[in-house]
Amino acid sequence: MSAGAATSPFAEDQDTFWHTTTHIMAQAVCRLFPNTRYAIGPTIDEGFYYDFDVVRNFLPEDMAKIEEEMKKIVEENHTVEHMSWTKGEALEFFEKHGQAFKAELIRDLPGSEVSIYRQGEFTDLCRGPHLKRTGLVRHFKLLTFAGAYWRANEKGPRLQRIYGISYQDKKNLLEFVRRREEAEKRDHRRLGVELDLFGMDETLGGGLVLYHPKGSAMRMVIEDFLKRAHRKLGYQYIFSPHMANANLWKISGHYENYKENMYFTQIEEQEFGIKPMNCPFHIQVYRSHLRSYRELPIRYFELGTVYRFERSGVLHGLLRVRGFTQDDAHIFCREEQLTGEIEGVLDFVQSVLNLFGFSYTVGVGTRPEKFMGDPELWDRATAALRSALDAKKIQHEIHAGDGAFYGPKIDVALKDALGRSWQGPTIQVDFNLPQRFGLEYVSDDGSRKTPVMIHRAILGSLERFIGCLIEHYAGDFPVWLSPIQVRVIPVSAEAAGAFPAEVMDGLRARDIRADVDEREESLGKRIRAAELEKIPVVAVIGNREAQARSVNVRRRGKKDQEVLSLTDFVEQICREAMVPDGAINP
RNA sequence: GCCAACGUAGCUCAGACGGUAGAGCAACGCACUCGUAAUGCGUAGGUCGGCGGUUCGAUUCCGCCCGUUGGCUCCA
Repeated sequence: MSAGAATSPFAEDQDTFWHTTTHIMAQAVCRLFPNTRYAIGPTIDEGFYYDFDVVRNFLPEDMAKIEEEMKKIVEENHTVEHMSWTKGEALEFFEKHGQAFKAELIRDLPGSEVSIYRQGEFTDLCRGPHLKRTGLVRHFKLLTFAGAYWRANEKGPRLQRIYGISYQDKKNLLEFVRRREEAEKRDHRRLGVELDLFGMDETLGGGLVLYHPKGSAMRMVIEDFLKRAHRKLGYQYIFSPHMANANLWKISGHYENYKENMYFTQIEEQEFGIKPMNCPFHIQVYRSHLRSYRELPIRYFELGTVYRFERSGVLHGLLRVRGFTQDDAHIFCREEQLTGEIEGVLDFVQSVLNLFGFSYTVGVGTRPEKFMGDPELWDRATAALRSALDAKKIQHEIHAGDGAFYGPKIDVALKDALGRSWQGPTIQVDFNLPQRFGLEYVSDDGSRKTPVMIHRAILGSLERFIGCLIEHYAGDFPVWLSPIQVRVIPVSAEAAGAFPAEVMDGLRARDIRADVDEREESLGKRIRAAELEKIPVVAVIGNREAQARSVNVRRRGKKDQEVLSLTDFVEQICREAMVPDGAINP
């Protein structure tokens, strides 16, 4: 909502513009579909939507009809009138017109009066502000329609939502459309196929990822980077199995609180659950012997592959899958170490995201409806998270009820090409699982105490992170991440002789991912193929280079070339291929 | 899971009132031996997502299922 809303019922900022456009859309829908009940029509980050209950489902061709009707309403140039009605008046009006949703909203509003806007025959309950006339809306476009639920309740009435966008200038609308098209080209699902990084196979089932060799190469680079960074920061690497007896999940509370997201199987009359999280395993490692306060904090790290049942409709490329690998760690510490540990994790998260150049937003998820443990412990855990964020001066929102069932969390959201947010890094404070598992350490006075646990992931899931990474770089990965770092192309087999193979072997000996394209195709065609594969460095070798033991280096997207001696070239590439983890300070 | 749309060759897409399907790119083969984003010619490749139903006959019509896409709900 704009800041001007409180002072004037009319304004002209972007938000107001969208808001009036959505009213025009609702008016058009009401004209075309008699007895439409309109629900809510807010503005969003980019554009607006309105939810309707209409006799029949919208069809794709309805979109154009609604746009046509909207154009008429704009041409009719209705004055937008602002009124203040008593709740009684408003209720009577909307009930008389069969607008049950509006009546329900009015009943739930505080105060005795409600704000009403009217344009022509269309009257809506609305806080405003609005444009003064419908004629001020010029360039708009309806984007998509989709199902929605009244008041986000999936058991409640199903509504139909139409999304749209509008601008004062046609230029801006065209720019918006162009940006969306650009974003589609960066879509990781599209690039995943084009660059042969990964695949999903219908035969395997939805939400299960197959990494092809090139995607695997990237993943290994990231895994190696993570392992090194964690070692540097005092984490110990561990491994745990993919499933465990249901008893483990009963102790951890997953059986009670997370069962609907888990896969179970029966073996020799014993029930087993495939792991949706790694924490109970790490806890069992902690429990393997008695701990002293001197040992704490203990930090266990694992690239743990977990499986969670996700409803079929929510799966989305790599960004939402059913099997994924977390860069997961659990820190066991004394309560007084908690804030310091959280701050350390925050530093870790920030340095990694900065390394990749991601922008992100931070939220704190508080106690959900389905939770376990003592609310007082929840408050202490939440306070610890917030004070660490404050100490680091990290701006954050509160996401009420978004915590895990065992504790509150800091969630860091990354954005995909279309601006949608995806949760990546997460830091969760947990007083509950240590209690449930009876974890202890011997404190300096000899007494037994319960440690506190931090669950945390730096990237979140490798699948999701790689998906975001593909979109972030639009497939133009820096040399250190590129699946193929150097492609060697002989101008012709005879002219170059054995030298291209020597160059490739030299690079491979230095751990550079290099290959050679010695197909009997034109040079132009092979250069083009390398460009389409988004290979960052192409080394062309003809007889000039072969004789001088040099390479002609062409960089991705650049036409001009550079001739380097083989040794200089290898040194240069090795420098660029180094994983830039210097940023991770111990 | 819900609402809607979609599923034709590895990829991008044509196509037919219901009579078992094509194009470009990729792949493969032959010729060309080539200096920085597509050399030419040729070959092969499809249970038209799966299963049922209607029909003399279904890839086309109907139903169910699977998968995908955009949202909703839910979440890394």
